[in-house]
Amino acid sequence: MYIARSGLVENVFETLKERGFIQQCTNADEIARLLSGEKITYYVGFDPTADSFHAGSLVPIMAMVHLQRAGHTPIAIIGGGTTMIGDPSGKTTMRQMISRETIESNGMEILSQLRRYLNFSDTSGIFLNNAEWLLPLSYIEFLRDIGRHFRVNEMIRAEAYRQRLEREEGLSFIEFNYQLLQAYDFLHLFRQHNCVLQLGGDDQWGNILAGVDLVRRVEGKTVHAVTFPLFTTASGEKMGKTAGGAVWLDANRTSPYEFYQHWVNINDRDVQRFLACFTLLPMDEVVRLGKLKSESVREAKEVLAYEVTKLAHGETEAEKARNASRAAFGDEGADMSAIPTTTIGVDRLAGGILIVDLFCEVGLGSSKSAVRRLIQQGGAYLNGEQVKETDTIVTEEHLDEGTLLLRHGKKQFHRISIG
RNA sequence: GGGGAGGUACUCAAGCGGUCAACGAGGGCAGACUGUAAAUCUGUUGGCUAUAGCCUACGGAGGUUCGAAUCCUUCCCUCCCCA
Repeated sequence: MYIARSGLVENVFETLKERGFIQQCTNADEIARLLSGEKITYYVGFDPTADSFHAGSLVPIMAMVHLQRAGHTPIAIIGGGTTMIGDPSGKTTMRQMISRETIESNGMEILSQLRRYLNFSDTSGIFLNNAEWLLPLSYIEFLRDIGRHFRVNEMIRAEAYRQRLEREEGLSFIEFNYQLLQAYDFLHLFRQHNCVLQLGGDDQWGNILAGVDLVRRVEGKTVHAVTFPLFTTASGEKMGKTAGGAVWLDANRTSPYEFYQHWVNINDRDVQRFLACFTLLPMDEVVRLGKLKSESVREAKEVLAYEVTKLAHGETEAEKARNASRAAFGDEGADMSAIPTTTIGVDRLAGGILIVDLFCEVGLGSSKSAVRRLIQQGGAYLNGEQVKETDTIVTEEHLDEGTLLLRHGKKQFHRISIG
């Protein structure tokens, strides 16, 4: 069912290319040769700006998975040092500074999520925090040893900085230094772990190349860079900002059911691309599913959602999410238990609960006004029945086999069970 | 250091003494159409109670006024030009 391990696959680089992981890279032929030869060490940096990854982080993670399966050694570094600076690439405004403690605790959470995808035991994978070597740096020494290799003319010509320089917010010196630090990371990892390849999002191209240049200047050696395409969807751009919009890998933030729903609901045009990138299904299966048209596209989306959820949350959770989704969207009698559920006391129900309050309480509405609006627009449902009046009171008479099913619009379900 | 321009809701962006909870666009949400898709059309988009109303909001703090996002003072922040 899964792609064959290294050996059967002619070349991981081909695999990555075929699955749409490669946006830009330094000399492709050399990288292909490098990856098909002896085992190498590669690295990807992650920002510990939150205590969980979100869906977008799966691109680099899956790329790392493919490389590790091919026998190469991953280094995942969290930018404990660099995050204290804040990368301006692709950002329109300066990022908020984050405290060291937060960065560290975020880092731990992120590592535990990474472990679900990658093996960090023994020597098969390495997890590092660049705070370890960045924080002790001496400013003067750093300027003399590293800073002198950077030409400001070159830097400000880079797209990443130019945008900010043209915008009103400008660019602070601390942000301008970010690139030097990331480049230094690469140099450090090359020296300590013989790391010869850095991968990252395409917005990191400039930063990664800075590292490649630095290694060449200082060590006289050639190392490589690969960037991933930035998976942009209609809402992708502002994903980081809106609280409700992000899809997290942390089950407490985004339940497996909601996670599954996110993947089932993607755009038709994204199906094949996503299957290739976010699942480990063999490519011929990916292509087959990608060819499905009209209604049967849903089948492909189900497979996608199931596979991605399985990787993130395990097989059991994935199955529960799939069952719950089928149950919620048609298939009568299937298991609804994975649908987000809130338990309330019998006595509360006996007293009657205003439907508006109930929706708010379970998170199906941000405020009472919002729920009233929803009801007025005909988007609120109780046990499949449209709620017509904003002052409807829910009592035990509404119980259907001991539970209540609330619905917001077409897709958001929430179950109430009595405890 | 000198001079100039600005800081408005999720974002961009109008408003420049009352009719402003604040035009418009994007985004979000809902409805119709569908395939839990896209596109399109419609409605909606501060909170609380409600046919009315009340409260909180236009960088922060004061002030003028019957009344301010709009005027004054001051503080903070940003950008541009000159040095």
